[in-house]
Amino acid sequence: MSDPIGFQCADHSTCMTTLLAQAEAHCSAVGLRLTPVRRRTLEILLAEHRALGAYDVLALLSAEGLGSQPPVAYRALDFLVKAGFAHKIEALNAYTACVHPGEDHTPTFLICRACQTVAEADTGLSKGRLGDAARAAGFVIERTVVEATGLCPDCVQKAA
Amino acid sequence: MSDPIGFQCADHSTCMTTLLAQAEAHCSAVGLRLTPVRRRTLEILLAEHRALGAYDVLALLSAEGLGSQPPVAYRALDFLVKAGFAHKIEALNAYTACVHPGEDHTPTFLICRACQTVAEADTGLSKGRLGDAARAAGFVIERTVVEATGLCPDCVQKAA
DNA sequence: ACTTTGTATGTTATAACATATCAATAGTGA
DNA sequence: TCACTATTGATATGTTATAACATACAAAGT
Repeated sequence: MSDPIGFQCADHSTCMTTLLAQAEAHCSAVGLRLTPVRRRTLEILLAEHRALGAYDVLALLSAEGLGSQPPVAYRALDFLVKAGFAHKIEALNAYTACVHPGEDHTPTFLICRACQTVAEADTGLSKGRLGDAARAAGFVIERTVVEATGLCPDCVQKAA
Repeated sequence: MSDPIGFQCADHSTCMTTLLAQAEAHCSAVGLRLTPVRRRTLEILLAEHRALGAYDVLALLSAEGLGSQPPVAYRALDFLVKAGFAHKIEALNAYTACVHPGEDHTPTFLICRACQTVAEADTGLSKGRLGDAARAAGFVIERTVVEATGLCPDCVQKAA
């Protein structure tokens, strides 16, 4: 990644294809099953650098005959999150594809409130200062949520 | 603050009283109205260093005849959050009293998954590295959510 | 006192997000 | 093939949050 905080990728179609291929490779390597629903769910998330709600995903899946009840979407999303192919954005109760899976990261998200774009950074924040503070207090961190909401570069310009 | 990340306060009853008094003072200073429902909601949150769901709060309010419908709790909680007397914990969809209101902070939370205790730190994290990263990308941060889930010192000991 | 205005509350209904449970099925390894 | 496990399908429900509208009520001006 040349741009650690990318609000755009050079070629999104390539970006998608690559990430999908990586997911497939990882699954067959580790013995996970990227079933049709799961695969399609990942494609749906990859299609946009936005966070989608579970019901948004469900609506798309359902339109393609891939299941119509909430658990279908939640199971697929949970699988992707556990496998490291997607993340949950807690501030939005929504999900987004991971843009650098495999890397052992505790991601940071920059969420644009105007265009809903989500950028994934890896600032090492939780390993650094937060980790230090926690260790000092004797707290053992298992998971971190770091999310910033605001305006992305594009929307800042539009506002001006 | 001697202990920036306090998992306990020396005397919780004093802690509560002080914070309530601060809230009252702030309200009359700024012209906000700490009505019975709002005041009681703050007391409820202050009663424990835990995050409570809106419906937990509602149940307690309701038992005291202070309103029985969801909006009652949500409005009171929204007021407290806006006024800076409480925070929403996004990872839990729950609310907790702010332990150092007035200070201009972008807080960090350490959430124990075993005892549900929430500690509020102010590591300056979002002003530091995260802020730098965002500025570099041209992103304008308006709000940050920094939450770590894991085990607090007490529960680490119990586990061992 | 009386009206105006704005803030807060009450009430009903529903949107949005998430999970429990259990039966049916398909893939996998002995 | 059989047993085992993971996955899917289906139904129902639980949980969190807000929309929409009506009413109460306090502060400020006349």
